[in-house]
Amino acid sequence: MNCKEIEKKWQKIWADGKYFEAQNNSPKEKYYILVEFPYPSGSGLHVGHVRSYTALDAMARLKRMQGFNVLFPMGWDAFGAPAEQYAIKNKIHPSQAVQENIVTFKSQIQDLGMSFDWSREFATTDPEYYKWTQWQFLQFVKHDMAYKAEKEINWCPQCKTGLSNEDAAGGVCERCGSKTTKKLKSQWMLKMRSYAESLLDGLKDTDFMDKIKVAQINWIGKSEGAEVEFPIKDTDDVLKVFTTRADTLFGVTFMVMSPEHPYLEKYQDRIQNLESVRQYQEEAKSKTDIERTDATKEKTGVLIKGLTAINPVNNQEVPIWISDYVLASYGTGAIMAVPAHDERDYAFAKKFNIDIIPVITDGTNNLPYVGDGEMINSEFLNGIKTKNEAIAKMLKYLEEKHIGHKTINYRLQDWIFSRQRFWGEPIPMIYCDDCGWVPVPEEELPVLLPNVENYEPTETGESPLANIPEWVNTTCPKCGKPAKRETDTMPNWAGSSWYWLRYMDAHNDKEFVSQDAMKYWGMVDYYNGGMEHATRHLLYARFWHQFLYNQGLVPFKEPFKKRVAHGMILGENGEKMSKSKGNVINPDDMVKAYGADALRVYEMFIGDYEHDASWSENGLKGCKRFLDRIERIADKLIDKNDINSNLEIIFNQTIKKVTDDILTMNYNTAVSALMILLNKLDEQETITKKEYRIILHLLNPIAPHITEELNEQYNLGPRFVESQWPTYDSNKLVSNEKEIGVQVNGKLRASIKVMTDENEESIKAKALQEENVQKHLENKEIVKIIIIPNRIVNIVVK
RNA sequence: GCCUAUGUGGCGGAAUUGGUAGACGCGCUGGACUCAAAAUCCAGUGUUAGCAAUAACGUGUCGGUUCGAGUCCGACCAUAGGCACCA
Repeated sequence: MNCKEIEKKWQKIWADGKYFEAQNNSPKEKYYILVEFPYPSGSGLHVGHVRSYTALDAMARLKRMQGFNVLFPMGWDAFGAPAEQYAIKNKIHPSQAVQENIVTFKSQIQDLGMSFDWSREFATTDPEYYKWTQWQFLQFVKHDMAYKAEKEINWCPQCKTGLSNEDAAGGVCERCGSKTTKKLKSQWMLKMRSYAESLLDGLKDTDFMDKIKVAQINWIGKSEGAEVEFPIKDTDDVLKVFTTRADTLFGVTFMVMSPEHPYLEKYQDRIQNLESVRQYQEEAKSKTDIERTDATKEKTGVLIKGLTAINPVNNQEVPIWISDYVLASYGTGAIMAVPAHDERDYAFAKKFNIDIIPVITDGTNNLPYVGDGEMINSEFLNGIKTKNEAIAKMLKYLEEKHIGHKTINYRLQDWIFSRQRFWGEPIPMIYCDDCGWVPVPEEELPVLLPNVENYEPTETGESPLANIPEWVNTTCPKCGKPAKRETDTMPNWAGSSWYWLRYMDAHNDKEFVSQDAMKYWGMVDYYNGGMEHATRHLLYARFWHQFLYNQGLVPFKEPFKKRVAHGMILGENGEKMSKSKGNVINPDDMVKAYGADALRVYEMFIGDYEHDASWSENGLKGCKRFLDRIERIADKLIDKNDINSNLEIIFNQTIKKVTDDILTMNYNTAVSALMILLNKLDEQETITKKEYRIILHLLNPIAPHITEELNEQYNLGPRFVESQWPTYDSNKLVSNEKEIGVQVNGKLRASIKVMTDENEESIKAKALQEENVQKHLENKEIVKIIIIPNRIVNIVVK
């Protein structure tokens, strides 16, 4: 069989017949299957894409045959740095490079026979799409969810751009890998932190994989504790601190402010050693996040002379230090230090010879950092035996005296939404000297990216757009005076924060999606993507969606019902595929050599879908062999249209197994079940048309071309794309005769054939008759005989 | 350090949720076809002993529960991923 020819043939039939175009407002039940849309990079499709696309494609094809109206769309996440880099180098507009890459990607995907609904295709870089991304940004502005802040941001000196905490995780630029530094810059921010609780809470409405939920929960980093106010001596101010251990307040022997704490400015006149404090601040600033947050490094700090705090529970004076182990971005940017019961405070106290007062004892001389013990040196807490009780009592005291209160902190930060890049959605805001920041009127959207020749970032770190006066200079929509456009663009995450909604109504030019379409399609039923997006993309998308929900713009709170993540495909040597390691497999080559169907079957058979798997060309050859045997077995075809009675059970079992396995993403065992069925058919002298059609039908979601072709060639029935998925008879899943094991004292000694409904006496007799069983019963006394119907017999002897 | 996974032949991986461990595929060995090779087909393939029947051992390690443990419980080891000076 000429794979290439028949693949092209069927791909054309499917496209011409519009078989995969989902209908809005269909009376059928809907099912929405989504795979993350790719960034169309210059290096083309990866075999990893083939794995996840095939998996969800098989599910989509099966669901359609079960009568669902399936939405299975595809598009392009096409803003991003690589296209911009390419543009800088080659002096062409990034949209041109993107366009070329999309053409390549699309044809590669189509060569694999994916059943995407191409009628809904779009790219995030299409003005018709980013118009609505901008419009939604304006909704954030309108509802006071966006603000501009002069903030110290993560700065990549290489890319000359600000980065979100997410993009600069670990103090390293995600894009280029260089060390990031800090820079003050006025940035658009989205108030994501205010959604922290809602994002946690919303997880209840989803069915994400556990590890994804856990990753999100960790990222949000909820921590319950108390805010306590320490008055600063001889001022009206208080130093606020956050603590989860209010029970240890009597053990406070010093306070620590982060180097960025505002009091260091406010009270600079009172600080007697201002010079050394300033010097310490400078040092902290020049350190990268990695250097600053290295928990193993020795503690550093400077005592602030002239500022003293007062412990509100016992009115004792407490010295204040400045140290970079306290982070400005978490809690209040200052802490109360209890060296007796906190390892970090302990290390600091030891280094600078500060008092250590134990307030919890476990009866030994050790200092318990966590866990319970009896309270000591703590006045009204003394004698309390558990931490929870002591915290509760202290909280009550703090609230009564108005010196503190219960509070919750989140690690999650607001979303830095500005990027100093060209190739992103322009932020639709205009700055007027008189009116301040004014949104671009909605009817003027989209704010288009201009056509220019130079995409170099500016030396000052402004976006390349700042170099284009005719674009920057405009008039204020409010007062009409000359004004300037915002030159920053949106982050790459913006376009992917609502794209699944657009698929529901991709060509709407009146609104971002019609309410009717959203009501019909509802939540995404199955959303597949990489584990690397378990926190960032998935949190941004859920935040964005929840915001739209709160404005009444979408009819449901959570966007995705189920989220699954595929494992990576590693090189043949078990390492991640990369050009430098020379272990990259190009899917095109594999399609050419073995056909699209063989590649699809192989990638489903390669192992557990969620786990990484190493590529093996021999494994692929094995799957090709399997398909060849499927084709060759037609030699045994006879013109009968029933199922041989001795095959009824295995056919029913296989229908059930393949159906269940594809819908629960156990593709490897679905393929193996089909291989078992084929082996069984191969043992037969002849096979009937019906039998042949069923095995082809079951294989069709995974290997769609060859199965359609053979079905047509042997005239077995209508096209699978027009057929109902086979069903099984649940009364015919087990045969009435079964072979079960016979154990003596738990060790297998024989096996016997029994009927499913055979009575225990008869089974017992059969078991005892076995020669090898008898041998092991010699000179032993039978204590009891355990019979588990259709499973096992175990004879217990002494 | 904390959290979450995972650990089964030479390899990728199965195992009806406590019931015949190693399905299926790869690889390997032997055979058939062929002048030969490829392709294909047949047989074998956890380890050790044995011609064999069979026996002992065997799911990271050590212990436990049970008639019976890959599966449950406890402790530990290893690998991968996430978080991490988060107060």
